[in-house]
Parts: sequence; C-alpha cells; structure tokens
Amino acid sequence: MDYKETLNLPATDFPMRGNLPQREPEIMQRWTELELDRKLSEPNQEKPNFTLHDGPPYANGNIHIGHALNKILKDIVIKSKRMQGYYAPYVPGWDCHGLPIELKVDQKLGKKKREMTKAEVRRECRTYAKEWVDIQSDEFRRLGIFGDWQHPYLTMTADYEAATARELARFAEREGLYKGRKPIHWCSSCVTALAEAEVEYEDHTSPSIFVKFPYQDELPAGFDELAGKPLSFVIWTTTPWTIPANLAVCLHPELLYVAIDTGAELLVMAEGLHAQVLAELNITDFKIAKTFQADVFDKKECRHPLYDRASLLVLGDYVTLEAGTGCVHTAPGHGHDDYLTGLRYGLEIYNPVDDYGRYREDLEFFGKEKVPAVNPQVSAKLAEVGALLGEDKISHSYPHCWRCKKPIIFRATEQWFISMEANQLRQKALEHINDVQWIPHWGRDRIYNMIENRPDWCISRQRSWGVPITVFYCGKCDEALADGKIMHHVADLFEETGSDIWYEKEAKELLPDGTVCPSCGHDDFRKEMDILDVWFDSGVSHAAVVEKREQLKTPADLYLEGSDQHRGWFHSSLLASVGTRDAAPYRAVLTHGFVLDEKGRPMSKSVGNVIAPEKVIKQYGAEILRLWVATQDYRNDTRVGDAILKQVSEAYRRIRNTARYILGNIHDFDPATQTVADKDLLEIDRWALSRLEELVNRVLKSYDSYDFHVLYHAVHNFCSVDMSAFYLDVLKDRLYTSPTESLERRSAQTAMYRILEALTRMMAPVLSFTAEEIWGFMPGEREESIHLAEFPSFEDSLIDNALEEKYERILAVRSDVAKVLELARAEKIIGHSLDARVELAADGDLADLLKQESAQLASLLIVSQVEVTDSLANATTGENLPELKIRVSKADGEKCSRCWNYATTVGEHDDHPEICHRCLQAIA
RNA sequence: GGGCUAGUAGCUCAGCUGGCUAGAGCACACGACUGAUAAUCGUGAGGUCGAAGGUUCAAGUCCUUCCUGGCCCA
Repeated sequence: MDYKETLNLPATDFPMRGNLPQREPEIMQRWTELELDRKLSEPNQEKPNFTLHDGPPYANGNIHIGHALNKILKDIVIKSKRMQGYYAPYVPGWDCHGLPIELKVDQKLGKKKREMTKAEVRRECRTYAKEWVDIQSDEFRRLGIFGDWQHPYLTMTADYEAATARELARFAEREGLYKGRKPIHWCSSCVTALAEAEVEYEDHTSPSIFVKFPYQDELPAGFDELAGKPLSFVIWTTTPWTIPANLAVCLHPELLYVAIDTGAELLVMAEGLHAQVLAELNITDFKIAKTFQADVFDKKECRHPLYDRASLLVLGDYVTLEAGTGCVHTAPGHGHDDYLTGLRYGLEIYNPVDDYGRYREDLEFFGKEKVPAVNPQVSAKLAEVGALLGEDKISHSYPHCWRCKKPIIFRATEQWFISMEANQLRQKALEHINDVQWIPHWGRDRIYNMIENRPDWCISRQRSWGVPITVFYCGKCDEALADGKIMHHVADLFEETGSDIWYEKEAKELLPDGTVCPSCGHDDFRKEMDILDVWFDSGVSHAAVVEKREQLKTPADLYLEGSDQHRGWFHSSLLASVGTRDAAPYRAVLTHGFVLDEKGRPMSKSVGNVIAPEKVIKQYGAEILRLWVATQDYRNDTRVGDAILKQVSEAYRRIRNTARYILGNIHDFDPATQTVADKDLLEIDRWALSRLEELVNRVLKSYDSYDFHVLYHAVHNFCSVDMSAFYLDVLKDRLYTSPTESLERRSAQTAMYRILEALTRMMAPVLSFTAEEIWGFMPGEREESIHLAEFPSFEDSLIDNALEEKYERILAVRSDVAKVLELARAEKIIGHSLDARVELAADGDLADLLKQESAQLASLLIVSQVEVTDSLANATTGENLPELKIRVSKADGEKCSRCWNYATTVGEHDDHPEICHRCLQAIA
C-alpha cells in the first residue's frame, strides 16, 4: 500500500520562484483595477494625518538608483504609517524650471531658436519637462510606489507659479527683497551671463604681474623699526585689467609675513613665499627687517597704485601659500572670494566693466578700452608709476564660454537678493532649526553651520525658463518697483494663465490701472527680465502644495531626502518658510546617504559603474530593489552591485519560501471555523507565537524609528532561524502524519496561519508586491488588498518569557545533539536524523528539564528515539552545555514507511506490516 | 583648505551608558535528505573591530593623531 496517500503533504499553487519581472506588472494591474492610488489619496478626516512632503526631483532624464532609493524609502514610510492607522497621502512632485532643461531645449531647437520669442521657447521647455514628468512617473510607479500620480504637483503649473510669485511678494512686503550686485561669469562676446554649468575650463596664457601697494597708514604698535623707508604690500595677479577695480589687499590672519629690506624700500609678503617671490623678481640683495603676523594690519590702508583712493588691508582664511605673495589683490566686483570679503568689510561691489567687456567711459587712463585686451596698457601704466615689480607670462586653467569658446570674465552685475539680516531671517532660521527633529541628529549641525555662514540669497538668474521676478522699472527714472501689492496682482494673473503672461503682455497690461512711479510720478514701466532661482521655486512648495491641498497637513511631519539637501531643498524651504511665516515648514527631516558602487566609489558614466534601476527591474524585479533598500543602513552611504543584489535575491528567496511552505500547509485550513483557542494550542505552537509577538514588537518599533534594516534582519532571521531551521522543520512530522482534523494538526495550522498573516502585513511596506501575492493565497476572509490592511497590533500577553527560556535551553541541547549526529553521519551510522536514537544524561537543572520534556524530545530533535538516563558512558560532552552527555546510535526497530520514524512496533500488525503503531491509529 | 560624516568576518548588519572566549544571516567548504526539491536540514572554516599612541583593573566601545572614503562648500 502507498501510505503517502494517507499523509497531509503541503500543497499550494503559490510559485516557488518569484518570477518578479513578469509578475510585478500583473500585480500592478490589479492595483489599478482596485483603484488603490485613488482610495489611499482620498481625503480622510477620521484618521490622524501623517504628511510626508515629497521633494521634487528634476524633470530631466531617466531616474537613477539614487531616485529609486529616495522614493522607495518614502514609500516604505508612507505605507508603514498607513498600516499603523494613519491617513498618509503621498503627493509626488517635480521641479520643472531651470537651466538644464533650457539648455536641452536650446540644443534641440538649434538655429530655430533665433526666430522664436521667449514665450515660444518657454512653451518648448514646458513640453519637454512634461515629457520627462510622464516618463519618471511611470518609472516610479513601476517601483511599486503608491501615490496620487494623477495629481502630482509641478513647479511649472499656473497655480504653482502663482504661489511662487506670491511668496516672492511676501518677501517684498517684509522688505526682505533688495537689489544688489554680485560677480558672475560673463561672456562679453555673447553678452550674456553664464551659469557654472556653461563654463568650460581650458589652458590659457595670461600675464603674471607683481604690483606694489604703498602703505599709507600709521604703523601698528611695535613696528617702529619699519619707519623711515617706503613700505609696500606686494600682490600678484594674472588679470591686470582688474587692478583698476582693486579696493583691498587680503592677508591671512594667522600666517607669518615678512618685511623685506631691499635697501631702498620695504616689501611685505608671506614668509613662506618670500624666497620664491624674490627669486622671480631677481632681488638678491635683501634682508628680512621683520617677521610678524598680519592680523595687526587689519583695516589699515594702502594707496591704490594708479588712483587717488585707498586700498584696504583685510583678512581672509582663503589666502594660501600655493602661489602668489600671500597678499591677495582684491576686487569685490571681479572675484568670488573678493566679493565675500567685500561684503564682510562693507566695500563697494565695484565694477567698471560694461556688458560688452569695455571699461566705462569715465575710468581714468583706460576709459572704453576692452578687457582683457587692455592688460599690456595696465602693466605699462603700473610700470610708469613705479608700481610694477615684475612681469611674466603664465599658462593656467581659465574659464571659457561653452558657446563661443572665448575666455570669459567675472564681473559684478545687478542681482536680486533675499537678505539674511532683514527681519532677522538668519537669526530666526537658526532658532527654528532647533524646533525640528533632525534624523540623524547631526543634520542639525550641518544645516546650522550653513545657515550661520551663508551670504544673502541671490535669487535672480539671467534666463527665461522659470518664474519671472515680478518687478517693474520706471521708464523715466529707472527706479525699481518691487511693491508687494502689485506683485500679488501679477500673481493673480499667473493663477489664471501661468507666468507665460509675463512674456506675452506689456508692462502696463500687467500693472494695476493707474500705477505711477512713487519716486518720479511717471506711469511708463518696463518689466524685469530676470527669473527666479529654481531653489526658490521648490523652496516654496510648503506654500504651493502642503498648505493648499486639503489632504496635506501643515507643517509637514516629514521631509525625506539625500543629505545633499541640507544645502538644497531643506535649506531653501527653511528660509522661504521662516522668511514669510516665522516657522519651519517641517517637523522632522530624515536624510539618507548616497548610493555608491560595490567598491564604494560614486557612480559615473566615465567609470562605467552605473547601475540603472531599469536594469535591476528587468533582471531581478523591483521587489529586489525595494528589499535592497531595506537591507541597507541608508543613513550612511549605501552600496549596490551585482554581488549585493544577488545576496538580496537569496534573502528574498528565503522569505518567499517560508511563506510558500506555510501556504502549502494551511491549504485545508479555515481560520473562521478551525482556529484552535490559545489555551488549547500545543506548547511549541505557543512558543512560536511568542516568538512572533517579539518580532512584531521589534518590527513595529523599527518602522517607528525608520530603522528599516533592523526590521529586515529581524524578519529574515525569524524566517531562517526560528521558522525554517527549527519550528517548521519540527512541525513536518506532526503536520504530515496527524489526522487532518486532529488537534495536533489544527494547532500547528493555527500558529502558522497567524504567523504568515502577521508576517505578510509586516513585510507589506517593503515587499509590496510579494505581500500582495501571498495575501491572495491566504485562506479566510480579508481585505481585497494587503495595502488596505493594517499592521498586527502588538499583544504583550502573547509573550511567554518562561516558555522562551525553556526553549532556549532545549535549542542549546538540540545544537549539541546536532554536532554528535553529524559525527554519527560521518561514520555512516545514520543518514537522516530520523535514523538515530539519542541517549542523553545531564546534571542539575538540565537533568530535570530533560526528564520533564522526554516525551517530546524526539520530536524536537527530529530523531526516532530519545532516552534520558542518569549517566552515560562513552558519551560526547556538549559544547554549549558541558553538563550534557550525548550518545547517538542507530534507532531501534524498523523504519515506518509512512512516517519514516523508526519504531519497534513496525511489523506488529498483520494488515499494515510496514507502519508503526502511531500511524496505524492515524489512518484508522 | 573648511563644515558634516563613515570605516566591526568576502557581503549586509548587531554589539545600549566601557566588563564574560566580538554576534547574526547570507556567501563559501563539506555532508545529509529527496514528503518545502531550480527547495530543505546539519557541520565547519572566516575578524590583530581602518592604523598608531593614550586613559583605565578592564576599550570595538572614551581621548589624541594619522590613513582611506562620502556629501556639501571653498
């Protein structure tokens, strides 16, 4: 007789292999049919609201693995919050304005662009951005990200642009907006400002000159020995044309300087550079008159070598000994450091160069001359007045225009700024930083230091694809009209048609009727043609999105982005919100690190180590990418590569197979009618549920603290160690051989059902596809999607510590026995563990435990017989438990052909000579 | 150069306020099973906790310096 027919073996259609690349789209189809995105986005007043506000990715290009990490993390947060009973809507957004898109469109249009109006070019940009929004939207959804994909926010829609303009108006109303000057890259040939991305660096030969700046102030105390001879500070520059704009000479506050006595005069330069400089200047006959620290010269005056004005001595940390003299020529209108130094010392941001690269007409000696062609004349003039110490040529890397390939210059231009000091913006922002929970905590220091030291926020860009700065200029007196009320009026116009109207209508059509210039009374205006920095666009999303959408709560509970956003979005959002609302836009900020390759290097096309999400999805499935996110401690940098993904797939397989095995064993279980009450459960089943409850506790806490990798390891270990290697293995005998309706079988099924049910719920935020798949195979009544269900609640009462301690000891015995079984296996005494008979002896407590548990030990050890005795000769001593003695031999009796246990009762019955007594009863 | 940050077995992670031979899973090697089978079970081998100093009865855990990475600035 074939006794296999009498067994209850696992049976399920749940496939062992995930086949994720094919199956995931099918599951997504089901989600679409269930309208999950809509159901989960619908406003809900009954549940507490949890608002995670999405930081908008830039709408250009396919998503990369960093986007995937970011969105999956957000999705895990959203789903876990929802499963904890919150209403947690997710409104995805995109950053649509800005230079990269404008440049791409430029490229696409080519020469055609010259015949197009700004408004037409902007329409092209809009179309381009929308295309990428749609592509990225599909890519994100393919990752299993849930959200209101039908109603995302885009920074280029009319309502958003109107909101942006309003926030700018608010700054204007509070007098936080002002016009100032700042040096930017400028191409005099193209007559245009250039962004950093449009600048190419190439080798270029420049003049190299040393110039004396005569000291004209009183000597500091203790410098008497320098009196009597002319004293000069020596600077070095490769841009003689900026000398006319010089306003200062910068020294390092801590480096040592020397005064060199050449006989006729005294020259000051850094101590660490003097030998080199004097050699270049061919000065051989000198002595060091004095060595000193330069800070005593702070704010003393030199005289400009050409003009009748002072050049201030100032201090700056950025002065180095790499080149030059350690005394740095400073023209605040022509250099970045110079500019910042100028701001610190209250110097004019002076720029005598016009849009075409010509000196202003009134500049003495060089009026109307073109820079940098004027260089030789400047040198000659310096020589003429005796200020030129030396002249040479140098080849170095120099910025060039990417379009016309000509060298560019750095020159101060008129720009719009948000003041960090007006309304104490800086001070308030720093205070509000402390109201926010920064995760990890060091995010606080990071952003604090940045806000503390940053200059005023330059918000203007000389471009067209963006929100216009809604300011007018008087056509007569050129006074800027940055009036809050008028700016709100323009914002109202944007609300209807978008900001394109700025480019389509005349100033007077945009202004309220009867507007006149407050300073001259004139009524003819022109529009500002600069646009806003895109960081301002995204920085006001709290106003444009969170405050406006009824599903969202303000301030948002969480912003979650990469740690680069301390400088980016967290930063601009904080300033935009504090500047207009005196409050931070977020309660908590969570950051993740960057995705590196397997060796820890940043990914780049040139290195060829880029891992595209698309490829991972094709090869492994989006689920593996999601699980990968959960394996990593994302607060630090994370790594990804083939080996790591393979490892994640293996972990996935383990979890999937655990679920499959349980499904196979509960296929005939009806939870509504066959559940065994807690008090009637077998002991080991209660143990399993106790372990489960500890897992539930751990997992819920991990979701709460966003420690997803902790929960991943906990779940994986539970599946591998508690379930697969012990509980489910031990259960096999009972499940397969016990009568279908027996308490033994139903008790095991009750436990397994509850375990899988809880496990599935807990994994759903991470393994969103697989959890749904399992959910569909579970017996019993349930929500139509796992994503409409909630987490299991933690029941402290289900944890039985005494029981767990007992099983911990039994597991230690089991581990020691396994080692001895392995020895017996090596000696060919046994093959399968059921071939074995185990004798045990122990001292003290352990002896009591073994005797007490002797009846179920064979089952727990998965051997045919266990005998507990008081002492054992020729036995092996336990490694975990030195008080334990173990002896293994071939089991007594014959192997039962039904349950495969050895028993002396096999052969006792004439009708069923091949099976044991226990099986005989089971099939009776 | 500055701000922030990381460095524990091949990989992913534990290791709380310093205290038992530094743990887990995976991968690897070897073996078992063939009633979880493109699965499952067992055993084993892997770490001078980035390096060097120091504090302490005691340091992966505290301090100093250095090395190698990452992000953001310059």
